[in-house]
Amino acid sequence: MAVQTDLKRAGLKATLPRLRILEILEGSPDRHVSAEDLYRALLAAGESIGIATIYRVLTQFEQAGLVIRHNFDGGSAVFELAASEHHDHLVCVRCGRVTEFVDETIEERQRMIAAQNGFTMTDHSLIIYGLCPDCRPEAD
Amino acid sequence: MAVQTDLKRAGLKATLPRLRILEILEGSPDRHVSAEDLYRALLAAGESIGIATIYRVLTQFEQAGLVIRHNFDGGSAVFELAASEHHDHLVCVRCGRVTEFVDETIEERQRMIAAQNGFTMTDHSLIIYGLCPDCRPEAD
DNA sequence: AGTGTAAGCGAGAAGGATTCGCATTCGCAA
DNA sequence: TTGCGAATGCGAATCCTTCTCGCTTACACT
Repeated sequence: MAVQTDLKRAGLKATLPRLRILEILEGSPDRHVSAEDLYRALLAAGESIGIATIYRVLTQFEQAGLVIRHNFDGGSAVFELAASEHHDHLVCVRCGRVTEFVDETIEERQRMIAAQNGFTMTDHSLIIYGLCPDCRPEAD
Repeated sequence: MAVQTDLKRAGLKATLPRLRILEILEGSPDRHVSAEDLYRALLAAGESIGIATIYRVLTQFEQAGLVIRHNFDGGSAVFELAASEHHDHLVCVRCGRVTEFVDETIEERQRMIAAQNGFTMTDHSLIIYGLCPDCRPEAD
């Protein structure tokens, strides 16, 4: 149960909602979940929690660097644990499946482009939308 | 007045709201405007228009390929004329300023990554967030 | 030019996602 | 244990966007 320690280290009180949310994030089959997903999962687990708390906690987690928020096209934000290395995303426009990837060449070009334009880069977001192997038209 | 022709060619009736919105998009100093921006501009110009119409028209324009919709972080969508070449964006997190850029190396890597993962790429979105030269901390 | 008709419009209501306000409850240090 | 400030839960509020519906308009056909 390093979960509690994680919270303390991040300077957050180890409250029940925070523990539960962190547990779900760690145990979830998909790394990318929405506030609504978490809410439903917690209700299903018999917890009594408000959706507002979920949003509050996720925002705190984000500020503490525990999770990363993504705004994929169309609708609600999704969150993932920040544990892993930086990476970008491939999103299936049909089934919503998310695949992660890293490409150092792209990272490097981005840094260069920011510099060339006089920008101090604070963050970046690269999302490739398309059809995943399962949703792709049979034609091949 | 190629504006009217543009609409006809796109298969859209040349109605007053559509003409006005297209004119503003073409004449706007910033290429990236929100529905709200357009609404305010039209009201200021003495037009009587509803915000719902703006959204409707923008969605039609998007479907007709006349404009492109972007979802930059934090809030509302912005639209830009699709006239120009494909490009990606640098967004200042402080003043909101948007700069465009093109990098063929990145484009190429993206195609490669999609292919490697078995994705049929339909679209992609690369946004670099940071501080623009004007908003950057003086330290340099 | 006159006109019928489907498409388009404006206004306000509705909807989804997220945040706020506040009384109550809880974590944790003393 | 006890006390206090931080955190929670609930419902209301807000923001952005879309829907509904009665009225108007563009445009093909006289």
